[in-house]
Amino acid sequence: MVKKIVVLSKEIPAQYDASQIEDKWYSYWMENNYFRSTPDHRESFTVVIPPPNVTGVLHMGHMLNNTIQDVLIRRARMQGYNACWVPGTDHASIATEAKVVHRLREKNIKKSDLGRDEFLEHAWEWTHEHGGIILEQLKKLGASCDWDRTNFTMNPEYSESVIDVFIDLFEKEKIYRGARMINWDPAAKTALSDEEVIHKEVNSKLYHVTYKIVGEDDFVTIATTRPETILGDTAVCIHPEDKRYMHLHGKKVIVPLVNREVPIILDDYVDMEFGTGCLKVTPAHDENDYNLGQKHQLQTINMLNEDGTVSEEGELYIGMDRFEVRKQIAQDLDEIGQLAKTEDYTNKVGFSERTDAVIEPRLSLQWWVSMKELAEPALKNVMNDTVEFHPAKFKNTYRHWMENVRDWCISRQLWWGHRIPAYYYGEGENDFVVAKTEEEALEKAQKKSRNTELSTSDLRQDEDVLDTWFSSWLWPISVFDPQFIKTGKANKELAYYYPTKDLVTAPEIMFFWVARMIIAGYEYMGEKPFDNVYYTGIVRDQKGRKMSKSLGNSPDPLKLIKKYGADGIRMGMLFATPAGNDLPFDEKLCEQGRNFCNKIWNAFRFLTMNMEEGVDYHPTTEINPNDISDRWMAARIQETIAGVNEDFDNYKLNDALKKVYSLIWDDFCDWYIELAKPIEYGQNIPDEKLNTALGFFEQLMKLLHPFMPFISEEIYQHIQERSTEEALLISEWPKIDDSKSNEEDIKLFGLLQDMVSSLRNIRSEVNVSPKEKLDVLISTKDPSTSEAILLNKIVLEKLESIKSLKVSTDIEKPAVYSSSMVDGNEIYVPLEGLVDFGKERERIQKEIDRLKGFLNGIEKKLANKGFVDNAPEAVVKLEKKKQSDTEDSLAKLREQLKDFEG
RNA sequence: GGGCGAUUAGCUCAGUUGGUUCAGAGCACCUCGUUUACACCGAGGGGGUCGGGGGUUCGAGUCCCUCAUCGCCUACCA
Repeated sequence: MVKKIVVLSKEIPAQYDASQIEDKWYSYWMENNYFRSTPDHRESFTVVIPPPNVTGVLHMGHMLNNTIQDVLIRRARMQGYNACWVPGTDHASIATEAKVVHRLREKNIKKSDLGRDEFLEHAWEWTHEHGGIILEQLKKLGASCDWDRTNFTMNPEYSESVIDVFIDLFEKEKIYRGARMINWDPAAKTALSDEEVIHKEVNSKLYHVTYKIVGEDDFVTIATTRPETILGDTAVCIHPEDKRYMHLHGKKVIVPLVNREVPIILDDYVDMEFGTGCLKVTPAHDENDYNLGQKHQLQTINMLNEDGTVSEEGELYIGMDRFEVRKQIAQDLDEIGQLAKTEDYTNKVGFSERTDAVIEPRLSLQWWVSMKELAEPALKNVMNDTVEFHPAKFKNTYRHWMENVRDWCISRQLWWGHRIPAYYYGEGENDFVVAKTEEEALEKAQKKSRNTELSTSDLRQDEDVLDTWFSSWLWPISVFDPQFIKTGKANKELAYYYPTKDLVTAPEIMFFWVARMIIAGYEYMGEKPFDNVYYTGIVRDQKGRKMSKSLGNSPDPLKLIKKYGADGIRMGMLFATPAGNDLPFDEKLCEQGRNFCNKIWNAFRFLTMNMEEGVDYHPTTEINPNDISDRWMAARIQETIAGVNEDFDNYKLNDALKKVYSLIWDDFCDWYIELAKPIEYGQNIPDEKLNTALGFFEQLMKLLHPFMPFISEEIYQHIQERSTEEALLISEWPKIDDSKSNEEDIKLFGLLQDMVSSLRNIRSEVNVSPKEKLDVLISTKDPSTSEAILLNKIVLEKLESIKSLKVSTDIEKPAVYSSSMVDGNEIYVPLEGLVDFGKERERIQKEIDRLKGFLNGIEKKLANKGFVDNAPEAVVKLEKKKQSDTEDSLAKLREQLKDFEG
């Protein structure tokens, strides 16, 4: 146990030193195991972290995302839930492998020089070296994860569950192996899923190429954006009803340069309106062409190598890069007179999400998950809000995708990842088995091939690994029970923590991850993986660009923390981002957060400065029933608790924070503390009042804690002596106490506040120094208001420097005065020699004009038969009251105006 | 090409089923200010015909249509 260093003294520094205090409390929380969760009798509240790349470093997106998770989990913990936040990292197949390859290249080692095992050794080395740095960084942010549960998608147990799922789905015939057109990344030399391809609009050219008709002196013109694929052409296609080309039916054309004779085929797939209405067909390098090829039984020429250079099959330009060939072939076509024209053209081109290489559609044998059936429950249960999306607008995007879901390509031609548990024993398309171990595989292979002679040396395991998301879709299950897929029986942990409560993630990975977790949840648990999904926005710089490493426009989070404190940054980020909205990041936000820390700190410091030696102070919820400011503050706190709870229910964290911010800064600091100050200089706040103030402060710190955990804990620990185990982090979230709610007091205090503001306004307009004492006369609209003001006149006297105060319904106006109207009550301040009649007239006239306009609107409404007949009675009644109130005020103002005309 | 969403003060955003002073908040801005915490502060103040146009209604920031601009998703127009 850590000894808490908490000393109440007048030596507290005026500036709050965040970094020292934050480290202190984080260690304290850790050493007391306050983040640890184990199943017990309480209701669980589980959050699983979206696992960052194991070798990644913290960026602003993580900061935002994890702050939100921490806010949710901290509040839940205080509410008495068994809060469990599971941290961990993702092996991020492509990204990590790319980094390792890059690192090896720096040492002049090529991946291909190393064997698989040796390469993996390097990858693991890298992982152990850099792995988890990001998690350490999260601690600086205050993340209250149960670190004992730190997981990794390539841990042995976790990996086993991934393989188990593969085998299970294969056996259910939900996974199949097949040749299909896939997205090929020539930089990473691997297949990608559709989601890993980003379509971008690019300026390119549309080349019009002529193909000679065999045996005739005629030709057809074909438009293409990828002339290099001419090398792979095996047909030309026209619409069967295209009148322009009727004469070509059944003929052949010669592919330019390679001089191959290919047929002209007919298919209504062709759009007669586009280009020349004539299409070249390259079955190996375009999905549609592939379909045409299948349909018309065309030859397939695979004219590209893995790295995007032209293959032997291409015949020409062998070994040249596809983009070089594009330029060259255009030139060569031109030379032989077969390039009719070139025009500028914008089209969308697919880029690899990871390497940014231009994707080539390529025919290849890959592993697939058939998605249609699996997706059904996942679609239904989001649409019916069993899984709630915040904000709900993302349901639309989700539905659109899920309704058009396509099969998921899960094999990657990489080494870093979960190796596909398929074993080949022959050359035939179906000469393979899927099994967890080699022994099992052998057994299955012998059976399937009916060849008992087969030995393990005849088996070759598939070289490919699985898509990273094929492992992370199990995250909410496998972090608790990696055996579950195999046993089908949930252990105590999984049974207790699943389904999790909230998932906090970016909309960008809605399909990569969120949708697939929901799919896996229903497929394996028969239940949703989480109740709510909170979508964060993207953190952008001031030019609106996404913050990214490559642009170098992202501030270093750790430096920010050092400069503004984790609390400051948390507050700054949360303040500006409702769920689903992007965060236009600006250091100003952090400044605001830091300033808020300082404000809180100084408010607290001020209270301690009022403490006397030898007196025991205890925060109390007792209030002085005769003290309007006590009653008001207590009521405002109640109001805020209710509001904050509601905001949390609606996942409006920024609104909740704003309410707490305003309660602390505006209500508590600007009004409550100001009123608590004794009138006479040199005196301290009375002990009882101080205890009440401390009691309020404690409540405020509880409300603040989820958002700004460090400073709130620091003050909580200072506010009174605490036992070693006592911590704000595990204290009870404020409960609503109806006996303290009081709308009347809030209204009355509001009136007094408005009066104080009015007096200050008068001072400011007339230029009277705050030091100068004023005579104040208040003509109230009714006796009960007079009574209430007189009873609580201390508020006015303390906050405004007042010489004398008269309050009554029947006030004799002074000869010369400045005035103000507050809720139908008139305030007069006699200011002999100071009042500028012209200005005063102007002011009153302006107010009269405003009210006249207002009244005019009301009268119009009330004169409208349609309104009086149709509007609800209450609305009409209110309108009438507004009318009479406004008329009263106007009468008073007109009278005042007369006073200044004389 | 199709779909979804947005457009409110200089900036970031609230604004619940149309109806209380509904045109708001924070930041920024302007003026004044060192009064028992805090200038990382206090007091006061200015600022928007709610993207344009039309419509429904007694009444529209709120509902409908249309146009414009922006964003996101999606698609087999070479």
